[in-house]
Amino acid sequence: MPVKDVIAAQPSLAPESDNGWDRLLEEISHRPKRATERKQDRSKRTEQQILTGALRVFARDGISRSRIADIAAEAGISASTLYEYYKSKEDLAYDLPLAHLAEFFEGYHIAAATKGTTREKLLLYLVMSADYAREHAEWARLFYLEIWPSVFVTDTDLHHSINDFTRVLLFLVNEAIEEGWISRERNPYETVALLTGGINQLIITWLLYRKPKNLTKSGTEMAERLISVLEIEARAAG
Amino acid sequence: MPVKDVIAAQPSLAPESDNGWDRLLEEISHRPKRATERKQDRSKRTEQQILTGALRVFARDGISRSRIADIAAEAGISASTLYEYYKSKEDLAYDLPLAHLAEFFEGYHIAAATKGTTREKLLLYLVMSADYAREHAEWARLFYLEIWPSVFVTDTDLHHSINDFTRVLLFLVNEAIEEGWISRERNPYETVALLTGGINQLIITWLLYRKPKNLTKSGTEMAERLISVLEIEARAAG
DNA sequence: GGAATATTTCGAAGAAATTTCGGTTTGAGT
DNA sequence: ACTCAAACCGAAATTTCTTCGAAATATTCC
Repeated sequence: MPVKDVIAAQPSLAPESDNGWDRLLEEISHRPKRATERKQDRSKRTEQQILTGALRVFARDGISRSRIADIAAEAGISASTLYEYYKSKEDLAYDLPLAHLAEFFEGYHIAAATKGTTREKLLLYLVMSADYAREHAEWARLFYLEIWPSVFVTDTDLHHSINDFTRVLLFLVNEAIEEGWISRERNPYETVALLTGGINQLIITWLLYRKPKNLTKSGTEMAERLISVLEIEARAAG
Repeated sequence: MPVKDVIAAQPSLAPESDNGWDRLLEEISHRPKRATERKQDRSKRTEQQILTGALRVFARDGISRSRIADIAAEAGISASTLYEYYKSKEDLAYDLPLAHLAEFFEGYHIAAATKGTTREKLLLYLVMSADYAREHAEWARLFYLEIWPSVFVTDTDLHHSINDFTRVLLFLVNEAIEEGWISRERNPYETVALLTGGINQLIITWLLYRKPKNLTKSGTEMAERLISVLEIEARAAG
């Protein structure tokens, strides 16, 4: 497993670990987006219009109820033209989140650079996840409610990006264990599940019911609580 | 309240709080399943065969890729007959989890009766959730990966049953707050999100990757950890 | 600038799946 | 055995997805 190697490759001397961190973030914010590049400018515009329209329609109707014709209309093209860009509706749906994920990772990479400690980085990650969902609600609806849990995402580019989301957390959790403020007794994967689960559940509830009203505030609260709870746990155990 | 009293208490003589508990569990394990009752025996058998076949096909192919024809074939009937039972594929998919959910709640109701403390009840609930998913993996695949997160479950019978899942947790969390071992400082809904999220994330990961290998064991570990962490938090705060 | 070439677009036809409909079969009650 | 509603099915209609060949638009090269 690449993550373990990256993490293992650092004794007590510092620079190596930052290197691993940067390489991880670098890698995940630059996953190749599409195999085929569009040649003409008009085509690039069309591609963008498809993505925008599709996001709109998917978020409104859900993937399975959405009709290609509606998406095409929203993008101002004919349905058959859409097939020049994506080989099926499913293909389009699974490609859609990639750009946003990359954007999120990139934004996080920059923001995290100002944070010195692992704890701050972890907190930022959780808080930014919730906040990104709030800022891009249509995308989040598609991503958290339809795509993330989907069985069929395995063996796609998207699958890697979703795993990246976990990899970052795992990196930070392992570092925290190293630093001694997350319990060594606990399986790191379990800790990651706890963190991811807590934040995601909050996001999902917000997407479905717009409750809690202020997702940024609740996300921050939840994130701080999760981390502090892990700290207390480690102290109680150690 | 003393553990002995609770254990000794019979349902008919139960104190006020147990009454609320029993009524809640009673209510949620007896939500009306279908509006229309089938008249003939053969029809009841057919209905059962449709449900079994649909579960099989949905779990294998996912809802959107599943074909009515396949489900009908699996049930040994023609596609058009299926429409005598369900008005659409979606309708069928949303009806499917109901019976299992009721079964789970019923099983939990019985098992919880042997548990005296709120803490034990809560632990049991989380553990049983994970274990029920393991025992009914096809159902769980459909429920956790496709239906629960779906935007379109709102305004359906299923929606109530899903909410019930949270209501039980909320009841127990509030009781725990009353008893003083979950922090009063924290929003109960947030605590519920933390608990649900942690367990669900574990279940989802298992459904997708069969990791952790032993879901019962990991579920128990996670459940114990979640609860103990909340206890420590409350002690640290109080 | 204009012919040659490549890319992009679209309407119409083809495929695939869902859903409806009319009529036949089956079974419960008498 | 007869009656009638319930259950069932094949065929057709409908809806939506997808393919294809030709037309339109952009780019390249002389």
